[in-house]
Formats: sequence, C-alpha cells, structure tokens
Amino acid sequence: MQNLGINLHHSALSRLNPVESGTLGKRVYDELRNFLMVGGVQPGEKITLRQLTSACGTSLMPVREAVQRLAAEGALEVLPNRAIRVPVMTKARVKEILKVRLMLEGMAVEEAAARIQVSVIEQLEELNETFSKEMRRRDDSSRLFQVNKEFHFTIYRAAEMPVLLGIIENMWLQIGPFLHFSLGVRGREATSQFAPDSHKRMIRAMRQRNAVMGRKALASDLGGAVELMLRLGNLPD
Amino acid sequence: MQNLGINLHHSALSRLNPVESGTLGKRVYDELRNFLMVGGVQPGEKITLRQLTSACGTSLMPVREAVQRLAAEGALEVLPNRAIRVPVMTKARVKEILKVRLMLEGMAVEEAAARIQVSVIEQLEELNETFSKEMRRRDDSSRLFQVNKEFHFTIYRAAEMPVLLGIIENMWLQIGPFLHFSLGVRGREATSQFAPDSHKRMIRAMRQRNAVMGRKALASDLGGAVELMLRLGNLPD
DNA sequence: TTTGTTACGATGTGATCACATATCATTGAT
DNA sequence: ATCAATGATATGTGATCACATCGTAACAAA
Repeated sequence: MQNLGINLHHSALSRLNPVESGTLGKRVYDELRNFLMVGGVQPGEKITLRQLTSACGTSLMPVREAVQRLAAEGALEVLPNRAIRVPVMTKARVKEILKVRLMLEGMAVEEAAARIQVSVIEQLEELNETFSKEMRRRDDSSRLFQVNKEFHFTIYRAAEMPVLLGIIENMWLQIGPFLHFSLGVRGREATSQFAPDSHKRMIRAMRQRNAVMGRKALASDLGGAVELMLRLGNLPD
Repeated sequence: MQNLGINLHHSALSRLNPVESGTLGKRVYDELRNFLMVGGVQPGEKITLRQLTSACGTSLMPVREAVQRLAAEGALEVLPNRAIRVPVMTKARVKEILKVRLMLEGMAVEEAAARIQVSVIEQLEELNETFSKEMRRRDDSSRLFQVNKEFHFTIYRAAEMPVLLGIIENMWLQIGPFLHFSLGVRGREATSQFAPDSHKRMIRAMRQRNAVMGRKALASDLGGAVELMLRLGNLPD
C-alpha cells in the first residue's frame, strides 16, 4: 500500500462497486457520483485517477471522463496544481446554497402541489413511513439519506419541470457529501425532531393543493438541516 | 473535403481560433463554448470529434474532454447513437427556462440592488450606451449579444452569490445558441423596441436600490426576448 | 538541529493505436 | 422498380504509451 494512505483509506475505495450498465465512463460516473453523495470521501480529501482505476478495474480513460464530468458539475474540484479533491464547504457557501435551494425547490413544490397525482402522494406516505423507521436505526445512515432524497425528488418530479429538476439535482450533488460528513449520529438524533414532521406537512400540503403551505414546510425542513450543518459540522469561514 | 459537408460547412469550423492559454482541454472548451454561444452551430446539427480536432489542430483527447464537459453542462447532447449534436429547443423548454431564469436572475437583481457599487452602475450606463449603438449596426450581431450578456452579468456579479451566478451562466449557455438562431435581423429590429428601455429601467432600479422595480424590468427584458423566440424562431412542439 | 539542494516517485495531460458499432451506399434478388 | 442484404467507411470509446510537472523525502552543508 505504497503511497495510497494519503488520506484515503483503502477500505473506503473498495466500497466502490465495479460497475454494471452503459458505457464504462457512464458507469464509473454513476458509481463515483453515488459514492460522493453518500459521503464516501471527506471534503477536502484528494483523490487520484489511478486510485479510481484500481478501484473500478478499468483503465484511465473512463475514470478521466467521470472525474471531469463531476468536476464540471461542481461535485469535484481541480486545483491549480491539477490535483483533484472534494470541494471544501464554507459557511457562506452553505448559506447561499440554502437560499438558492429554497427558491428552486420551493418553486418545484408549488408546481407539484398543482400537478401531483394522488397515487404519488400515497408513495410519499410510504416513503416517509420508511424514513421514520430508518431514522431509529443506529447503523450506517446512508440509507436514511437515500430515502430522504427519494422523498424530496418524488415531489420535485411531480412538478414536471425537467430543467428545474436538473438544477436541483446539481445542488444536492454539491451539498450531499457535507450532509453525511457534518451530520453524524448526533445530527440524526436532532434531525428526528423536525424532519418527519416537516415531511408530513409537505404531504398534507400536496393533498390540499396548498402551494404556500408546501413551501413553508420545505423551508423548515431545509432550514433545520442547514442549521445543524452550521452547528455540528465545524466548517471553515 | 470528403464527408465533411454533412451539415457543417468548413468555413464555420475554421472560425474556431486555434487556442491560447491553459491546458489544451480547457482551451478547446473555451473556444467551443464561445463558438456555441455566438450561434456558430445550428440547433440539431451534429458535430464529430474529428472535425473539431482538425479545426483546433490538436488530437482527440482535448476535444473529448471539452465535448464531454459541454455535454455535462447541457450545451451539447449525446444521442443514444453516441452521436453528438447541439440540443434542439422546444417551446415547452423555452417557457420553462424563462420561468426558471426569471426566478434565478430575479433573485440576483434583487441582491445586486442592495449591494451594487455606484462605480459599477456607471459601467452599466456605458454598456447600455454601446448596446444601443451596436443595435443600429447591420452586420453580424454576435457583438450585440456579447454586450447584452456583459450588461446582465455585470449586475449578476454584483449580487456576490457565486453559486447562483454559476447556475445563471449555465442557463445562458443552454439558451445562447437559440437566441442567435431564432433572432436574426428581424429579431434585432423588434428587440430594439424594448431592450434598451428595459435596461434603462434596470439601471434606474439599481440606482434607487429598488429591488422590485429591478425584477419587473428584468421580466420585461427576458419576456420580450422569449416572446420573439417563440414567434420568429419556428420551434418544434 | 536546521536549511537548501537534489533526486526519485507519482500524477494529470496529451498522443497514438485498436476495436465495436452505427451509418450509408452499393449490390443483388424478387 | 422496390426492397432487403451486404460491404465499406467513419465515429465514439477504451487501452496503452510518453512526458512535463509537482510533491516529497533523502541527503548534505552550515
């Protein structure tokens, strides 16, 4: 394990599943993207192309494509040294992203309130059910974030605004790693105090076609999470 | 000129300046990005990597990087056939982008109204001056779009919200090619009826620190342009 | 012990080669 | 004459090689 142990322990990289469908570049992109969103790498940690190649079992080319794409989306960062790392999140950046997300996802919620199908609302009920259930488990919390993301995007998809949806996905991709990093078990306990309630209010807003209520519920949900990030995760600036 | 004349005339590609600074991939990206934003390629037109290589004088690698990045940003599109083309714009897509842009750029204008420096406002005056002057010229209109873009982004930069600014740039990149394609000389004549006035109102809003007035002026500016796009450029859907 | 130099290793970038596949034109049969 | 089969060409993708550059550690001099 020559120079591997810079900061990136070997066990973390080996959790990267080999790949499955599409072009190799696309597969590596999907794997790496998901790996970043569930907090597989810490903010500020540097990664190298050759580490990824050994982890994915491919050559440099697909890895290069995936990394460059992630960098273009803001999920990775290429330093002037040409080194690659997970971006660091500052407090100012967190606050700005919260502001933008409230606007973007608020619009999505309002549109969804007017268009969402009742069958989809029932899916939301189930998702929030499993979310509350998953919240009480003590093990790895990646599944919790997964369910939470699925809940939110089930609403956002109902807005039927593909451009807006793409931007929102990009925001989640950029802030995803820090959610997992900042919010550990302590964060989850604190989250359990408001998240399920906010979700219930969002479901109620969807059922009543109440756009304003939906936006308010979303604001308390996002605001609570960001509040925790600023308090628990000691961010620079 | 074997199979070059698919749809892409040789003279169009030769307008791509060789490159200048940074890594080759970055240079090709900048050149190609600018080439797309000034309407160098028509929507729906297909391009090939090897065409770009001969136009840029490099090998496949830098071109691949640039194209993949543009594709990740939505400025290019990779079909299931793995062919590369400039995305086609539908009416529904135009309308959604207008809605999202009004929200994004509206927020930027409001923030800018509270933070913009008086020296920057004077820059806006000058930019709008040259904009009006450029509007009366009959030659190639790429400079007109350039000045218009600079005017808008001078305001958006004053908002001091880098994340928001990045999203807005992405929207402009996606809709840029269609502006040039849809709005020809006819579009320019129609634009001259409202654009300078909207700009003046935006400047007045900045000077008076009036966020609401700024958003309204922006709305008439964007709305006017989109109106023209929907009317003049015969879009599918 | 500290500082400046040097040499080695590793990394990102670019070029070239190889290949599966899509596109299109030619050819052949009905 | 129309349509299907087939062959050739071109294109995107992946692998491998080569190289300039950066980081780091070993080493020497003070």
